[in-house]
Amino acid sequence: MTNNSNKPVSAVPKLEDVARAAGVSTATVSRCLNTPDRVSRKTIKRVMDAIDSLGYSPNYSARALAAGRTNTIGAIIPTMENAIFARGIQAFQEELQKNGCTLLVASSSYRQDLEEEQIKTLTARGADALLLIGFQRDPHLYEFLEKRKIPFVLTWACKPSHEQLFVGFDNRKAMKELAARVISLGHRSLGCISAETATNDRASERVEGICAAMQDAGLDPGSLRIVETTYSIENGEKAFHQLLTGDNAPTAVLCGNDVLAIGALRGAAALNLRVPQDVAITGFDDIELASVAPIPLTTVHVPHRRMGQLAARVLIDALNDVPASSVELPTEVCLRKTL
Amino acid sequence: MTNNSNKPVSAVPKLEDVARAAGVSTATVSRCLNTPDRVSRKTIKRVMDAIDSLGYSPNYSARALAAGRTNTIGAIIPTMENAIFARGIQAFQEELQKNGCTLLVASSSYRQDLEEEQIKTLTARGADALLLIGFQRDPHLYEFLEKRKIPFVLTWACKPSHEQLFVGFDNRKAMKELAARVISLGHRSLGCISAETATNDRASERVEGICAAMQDAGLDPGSLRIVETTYSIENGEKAFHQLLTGDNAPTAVLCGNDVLAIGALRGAAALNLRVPQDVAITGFDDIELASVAPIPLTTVHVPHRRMGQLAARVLIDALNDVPASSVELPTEVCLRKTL
DNA sequence: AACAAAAATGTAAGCGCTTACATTTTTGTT
DNA sequence: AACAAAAATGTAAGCGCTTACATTTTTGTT
Repeated sequence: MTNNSNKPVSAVPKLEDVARAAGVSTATVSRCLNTPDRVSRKTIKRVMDAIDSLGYSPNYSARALAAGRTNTIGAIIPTMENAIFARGIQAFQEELQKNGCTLLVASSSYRQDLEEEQIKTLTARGADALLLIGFQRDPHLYEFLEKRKIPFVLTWACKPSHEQLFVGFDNRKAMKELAARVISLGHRSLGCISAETATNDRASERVEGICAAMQDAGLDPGSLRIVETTYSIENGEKAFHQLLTGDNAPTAVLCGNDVLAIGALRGAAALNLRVPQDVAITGFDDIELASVAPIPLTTVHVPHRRMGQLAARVLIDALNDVPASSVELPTEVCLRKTL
Repeated sequence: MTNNSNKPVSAVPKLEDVARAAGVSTATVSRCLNTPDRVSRKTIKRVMDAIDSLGYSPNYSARALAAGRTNTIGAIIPTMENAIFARGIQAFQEELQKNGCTLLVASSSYRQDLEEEQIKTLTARGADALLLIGFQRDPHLYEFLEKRKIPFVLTWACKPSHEQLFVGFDNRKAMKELAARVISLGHRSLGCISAETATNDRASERVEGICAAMQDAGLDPGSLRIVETTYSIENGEKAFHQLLTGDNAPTAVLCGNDVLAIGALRGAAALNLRVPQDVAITGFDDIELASVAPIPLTTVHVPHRRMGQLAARVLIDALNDVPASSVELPTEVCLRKTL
């Protein structure tokens, strides 16, 4: 056979080339790479020298196909533009890297249909395991993952009663604690700016937390004025304006996250309202923006980095058949100047 | 052969199962998936029905091995925690997704040795192409990528004279324009807080830009006081303190990015200095933080999203042998309140 | 020194696709 | 209706690894 393809003369070396150069079988080269303790020192040295001099590096597609494992883990998040996800995913990726795994990323833009598509895509691409945000999704997706035996971890939320593996925090409890604080300061008329609750369980749990705190304080949860919007400073400002210029404006506005709260803060300035004297504002997440805002934001601190790191560990354990268990991370109310 | 492995009875269906169910050859199924215009309508329908009813999805490792293409593109960035990279990468990923490609992410923590390792890892994992930040790296890495014929695009910087493909902006020019503005306002004593310039060409080009503006204005570039640190609000604050409490403190401090500038702003507050009356401060990047800072930050706007999107397109073109060309994106000085 | 057990190595099949080439079927032209 | 060209389909090799099983070599014991 002549050089039939347009393959360059100095083609990428493969395992077979290493084997030939080192004078061993391909099996031995493979073992040097994967289970070196089953190869003699002398052979390892010879093989490693051959690898170095040829500049060999294994083809992971072939490896994945043969071994049935890609050492690749997928993460599907709403968007990397939200600092909390960027942070958590950065920590997740660092931890994976330490364990020889690579991260595959996809984003769903907070849309369930896109998330489903991504789950299918990433598993087809051979993701050994998956990081997902929240619990809320079509049950058949859980069946799909279980049938395929693909471990997954749910993050940014927690449901101790469910059997699914999670590394998260209790959105309801965290927000309830903050709301109780707000109420204890005398606020009776509450408003809330939230992300769309229908498809975002973190958002709906936070709203529930507010209602629970009102209930406990003898206030009617039905009196909570809620505006739903999507996460952005601008939308936060608009929603705030809507809330404060309507009938009996609230004296405190609890926001679903810090970005919305920053928008609310801007809205207050536009309406010439003093914060917190005229209106109290709170956030959620404790991103960098929060402490740097014109008026440092009262918010809930969430350990995003730690969550990402632990999620990686849990997944790696699961892949190595080490029994992994869910973890609920603590959150903390951060009192600053807007309450 | 009995059911020798511990493989479940309902194993994941493969292409062969689809072929059998549809009564066609495996080649035809493959063609339905990859080049449907070479298959008759009737057959496509039959095959698609089989795919649906079996819940088949192709194994990408096998596909990649057979086709010699993974449809996976790698990005190696310093860190996702910096909003500018998170933004750019989000746009990059969205554009890839539209074109059927998946994103593989690795981070280098601003370290060249780690970046090199990641380049090796991602290419071994079969990344068809790579997005890299800046131009500065060991030349043998460029040789490596060229030898392997892996297209790559350099971003967040530009060097029209070089042959390498880039989608970026001129850091030097952008910063020079801002510095000229600062000088035109009467500032003669300048300070600068920069990232480490030795291994970060974006940082060193920005410093060069300041020097060039000073030169043009008849100021001695040697008089520029420079503090190098790593990107964080806290380090920005420290560096600012160091600059302002030293001998002949500058009247204007140009920061290498917005995060450092926010730190400087905080440092000014701590020293009871009014901004801009006592000291002017500028940033770079125009991240969300900039306009929301206690005193809205004068900075340089960089089109991060557009950069990410165009980088994806350029890479996809290169992969399809469409001749792709570099693009220099414009930046814009954003005058707000700190100058 | 002889032997059994353990360690190291080799042989070759198989992972699930794609695609060059061969063959069959359909379409269009006269 | 007969034929050539075009379209559709099939056959089977091959992508670059891993790993079960077989064989050879080394180690340790008496």
